Amino acid sequence: MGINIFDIAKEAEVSIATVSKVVNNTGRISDKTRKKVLEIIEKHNYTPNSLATALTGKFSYTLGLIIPNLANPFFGEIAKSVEDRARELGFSVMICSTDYDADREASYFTLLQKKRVDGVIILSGFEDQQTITRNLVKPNMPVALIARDIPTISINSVSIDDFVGGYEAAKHLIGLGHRRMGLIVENIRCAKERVRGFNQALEEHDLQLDESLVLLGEATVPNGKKLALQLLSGDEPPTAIFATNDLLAIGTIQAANEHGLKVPQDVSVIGFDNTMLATITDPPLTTIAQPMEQMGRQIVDLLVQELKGDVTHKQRIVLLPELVVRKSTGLR
Amino acid sequence: MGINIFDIAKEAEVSIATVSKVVNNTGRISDKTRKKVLEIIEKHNYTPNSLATALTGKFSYTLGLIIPNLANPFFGEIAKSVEDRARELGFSVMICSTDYDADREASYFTLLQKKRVDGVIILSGFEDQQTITRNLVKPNMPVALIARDIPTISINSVSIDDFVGGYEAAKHLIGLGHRRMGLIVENIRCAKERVRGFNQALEEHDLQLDESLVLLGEATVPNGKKLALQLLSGDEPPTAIFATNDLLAIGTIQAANEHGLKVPQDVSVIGFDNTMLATITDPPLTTIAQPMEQMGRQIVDLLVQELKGDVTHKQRIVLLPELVVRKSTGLR
DNA sequence: ATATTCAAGGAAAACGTTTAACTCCCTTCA
DNA sequence: TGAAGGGAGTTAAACGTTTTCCTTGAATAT
Repeated sequence: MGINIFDIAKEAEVSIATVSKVVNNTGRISDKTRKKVLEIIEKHNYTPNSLATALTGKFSYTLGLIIPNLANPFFGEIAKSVEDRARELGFSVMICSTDYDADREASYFTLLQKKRVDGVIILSGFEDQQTITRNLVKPNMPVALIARDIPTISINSVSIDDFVGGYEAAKHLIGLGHRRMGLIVENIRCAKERVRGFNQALEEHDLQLDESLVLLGEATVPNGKKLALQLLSGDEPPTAIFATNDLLAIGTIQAANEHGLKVPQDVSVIGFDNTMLATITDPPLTTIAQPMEQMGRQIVDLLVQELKGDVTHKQRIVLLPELVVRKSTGLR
Repeated sequence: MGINIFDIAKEAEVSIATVSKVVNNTGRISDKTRKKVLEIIEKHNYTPNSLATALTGKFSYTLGLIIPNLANPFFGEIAKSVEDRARELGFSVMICSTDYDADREASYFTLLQKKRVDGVIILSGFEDQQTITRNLVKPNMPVALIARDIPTISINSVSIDDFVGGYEAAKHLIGLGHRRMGLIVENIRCAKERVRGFNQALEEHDLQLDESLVLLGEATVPNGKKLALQLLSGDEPPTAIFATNDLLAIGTIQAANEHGLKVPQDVSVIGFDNTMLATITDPPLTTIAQPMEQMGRQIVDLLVQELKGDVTHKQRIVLLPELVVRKSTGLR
């Protein structure tokens, strides 16, 4: 179909080896020949077929990114930073959105293997991260984890200290005088870590979580609203609610409004992630910030290091989340 | 590195052609041989190298998507739907986020050609859509446009009728009794179409736009806020503001709040896009909805049809936007 | 004048598939 | 008994590169 190296070689009256050398700036080619070849390349708008290049060479210069849902701003920001950094390093990214479907997550992994990507970054949507654990038994390709972690296996990862995140959230609320808190928790391991951290802070202040105020569910705004409504209509409602991500927190604010409660006067709400959403709610959301951009960049660096063989030891990078105080939390 | 078809063939004591036929379910192979081959494939976890497959075959089964910024929910939703539909049709997607950088947009186009994607979907971030117009002079690959349109060239596209969108927005505001309106306009062609439509409705009601109330700028929340503040602090501020996308509209709501004005009592705000953001602002945003999911799916269908040679005539599909009334607009 | 070195470029193998054409060999049928 | 037919599998070319030797001819050194 398209023009290929033979066509160029023929028209320039040189061998394909010469063309290849001109294109890649390798070998020794006289200025005259180089110029002639370049002219013809220009004329036909020739670009080497990377499929063929990848087939001969060691790398395809393509990375895979498996992520639950691109339409979710948290994942979108991660995807963007991964793509940006990959590009800086000369890699393209094949992005795969699983829609929280475990089969799809697994089949994407296989697909990416077929496509001979040089490595895969996974942000699993599942508690047990099935894809990874299943596939890491016989990993024929570098894999790295972002924003999630599996403590038991040796794998490059960049994530945050979820425990500290939860701890900070609780500390903030306790500092504001809250004693009775509700939790809305996404059903994944890292969210549970956040709850553990939250509990730790509570214990240090001789407080105890009322287990009936801990609700689990899927991370969407409507679901956050539903669960928060449940929390707020109880006999003894909490004065503050910690939601393990911004979407749930936003649902919580909506629930409060609907229930006739003012945020933060009647009930404080604190989220997790610090996506752009946190800045546009009313009131703007106090939340625990994850460094999404940094995570994306660092995991790409780690993965590329690994696949280039630069580094022997795998790394587990743990970034620290930070409290961002806005207007959704206030004094008891 | 990995295991290949030769290894399988050798261990199964058959030729590589046989292995290939087993894998692809082509040709005639006895059940016995098939079973043996499959066993060995299973044992070694063999998957054919798609680079090689793509090299021999007609397709790479990969599409490219060039888009301004994945972190923006509008683009995220589009990217998701494109990816979803592509997957259903057996294609992977290479997503390229240009960050509104014209050079990057162009270089991504070249990159995708090199990678031998079967086709490219472009959502250009630029007024003149440089990449496309420049590259469509000699297009060696199917290209399709989403959410943007170039009236002068023959190319598959799915977009909305921006004129009607603007018209609907104006009609809504006029119906609520507004007579003096401000506009915050993104600097791209489609946004200007929206303004044209807006004007049309105005004219039909013998109203005229005060040109001093039409402000242009980049589509971000902070910028929307800045421009809206400008609008609202004028001598004779508008009673309603039409922003050509949700981000700008959200900035406008923030500006109103900051300026001590209530939305919608003191000033009405209407946006464009209907991203998830519109549901989480306070008040929830009245906006003109674009069918992002449908656009994504349809453009993939069109592109795949084109590259498979199913259809001869290119299509320009124009979807109609719809007014979604929420709480940010009210009676004058 | 001959040997040595070096710059410039070419030949061919390798990467991992698919596929058209072909070869066997076993049935079937007249 | 021999021809025809068809099932099962093989051979080899093709896809478009990169890269490792080679070859050639000219310049330089002795």
